[in-house]
Amino acid sequence: MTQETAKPVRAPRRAPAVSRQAVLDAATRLIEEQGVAGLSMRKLAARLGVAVTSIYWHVGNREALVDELVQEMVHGLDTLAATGSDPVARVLSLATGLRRVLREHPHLIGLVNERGMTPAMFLPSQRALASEVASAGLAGPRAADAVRAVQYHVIGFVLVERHTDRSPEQRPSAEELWLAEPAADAALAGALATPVDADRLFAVSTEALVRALLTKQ
Amino acid sequence: MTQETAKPVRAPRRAPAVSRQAVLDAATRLIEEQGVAGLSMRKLAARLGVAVTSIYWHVGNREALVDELVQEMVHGLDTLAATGSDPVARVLSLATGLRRVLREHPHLIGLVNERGMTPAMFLPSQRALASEVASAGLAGPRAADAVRAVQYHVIGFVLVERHTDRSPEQRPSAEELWLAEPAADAALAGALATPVDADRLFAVSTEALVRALLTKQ
DNA sequence: AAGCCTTCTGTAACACTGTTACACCCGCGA
DNA sequence: TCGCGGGTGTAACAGTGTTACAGAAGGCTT
Repeated sequence: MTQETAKPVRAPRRAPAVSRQAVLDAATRLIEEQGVAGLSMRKLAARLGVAVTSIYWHVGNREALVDELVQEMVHGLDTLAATGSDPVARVLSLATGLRRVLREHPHLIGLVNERGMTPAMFLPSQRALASEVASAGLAGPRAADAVRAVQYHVIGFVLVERHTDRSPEQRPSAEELWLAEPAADAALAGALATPVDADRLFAVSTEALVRALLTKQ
Repeated sequence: MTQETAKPVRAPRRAPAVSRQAVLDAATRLIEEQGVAGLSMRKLAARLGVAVTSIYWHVGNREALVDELVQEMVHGLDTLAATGSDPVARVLSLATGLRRVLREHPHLIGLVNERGMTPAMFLPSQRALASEVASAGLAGPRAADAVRAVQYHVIGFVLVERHTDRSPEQRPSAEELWLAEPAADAALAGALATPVDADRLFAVSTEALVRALLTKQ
């Protein structure tokens, strides 16, 4: 299929018009510009000034192409490390680090999840999380729950905010709806009529979750 | 466009081959069977024994069709009510109710989020959540944070588990990877090598989050 | 030198998608 | 009887992923 199956490393006969990496890079750019739906093999070929079949020769097919991009992103999560003094702070640092990396690839994060690669993606950080959770005094199933709860919370949060961010105009925005009807607690209604501050909400909710998980019992 | 614009209610000249509702129902069935990607206008027309243009006449276009389905689901969330005695239990009942309804429409939940309709979808339950949070003693921005944190947590959890469930074979499953390398805490590693019990994980993480949010300070 | 083999690219097609311009039927009101 | 308008059908357009097939061009063996 691809040129990786060549057993003896031999100099290329002719200067290739495109390389596998060039295709991946162009695909990444295309996705960043137009979203995943905007990634078409023909557009990719046109942008590289090459016929469609060349793309197929280099990366197999569209599915494999996207898989490759996903893999690249997953490997970007390998370097996460905890910082801070107490376990809660260290787990929080991991969580915010995860969110930061995930938000750098807003288009790919959904793909990772759709491909069921969430566990694989989280494995490196899962080790780090497990280590911190263990040093916080948790063990066995309870510790595993804590690790997974943090993982689900972080990626779930990013999945939600990914689309909440970029919704240009909500049909009836939650803000309007809260202001339209009088509620019992005016202060609460006013607060809920405010646009979501994702950074703060993530900090608040994650800290609450982590603190509760680590100090439970 | 559609037949809804007929001002005087007049008996149909001829018995229509399909109705708008029949199209919506068939689309729902098609999506449940083959996923959102399996919903094509031609398949829909063929299943109804009708030409493609009839579908367009009744529902406009594919986007509008899906929007309609999403709206139907959103309205399914109107009837959620809290049960239980203390605020924590009542909020948890809302959260589990939300998750239950969302899981009944696994294919649509992603669409709702992609369309940026998550706020609108959650508005009814948001009122209920706000009421419970207020009666727990929280007010103003802090209460709003609690409400939104629960929302993000629930929908994020469902978004994650939606695809974690049905991944047939993970490339390297997290289970294998944990068993392959020896870890510091054998019990933790063993627990993490176990498949995720989503129901239990949801209960544990949500209770931890809610309890922390409601008793903060 | 001749031929082959591998790598890489291009042409052209297939089946599929959403969408629409257009013609047609047919029952009701005038 | 005529027209109108709701509802349907035919056929096309452009776009998609994918592939069978035909080349080109350099290194290898004979």
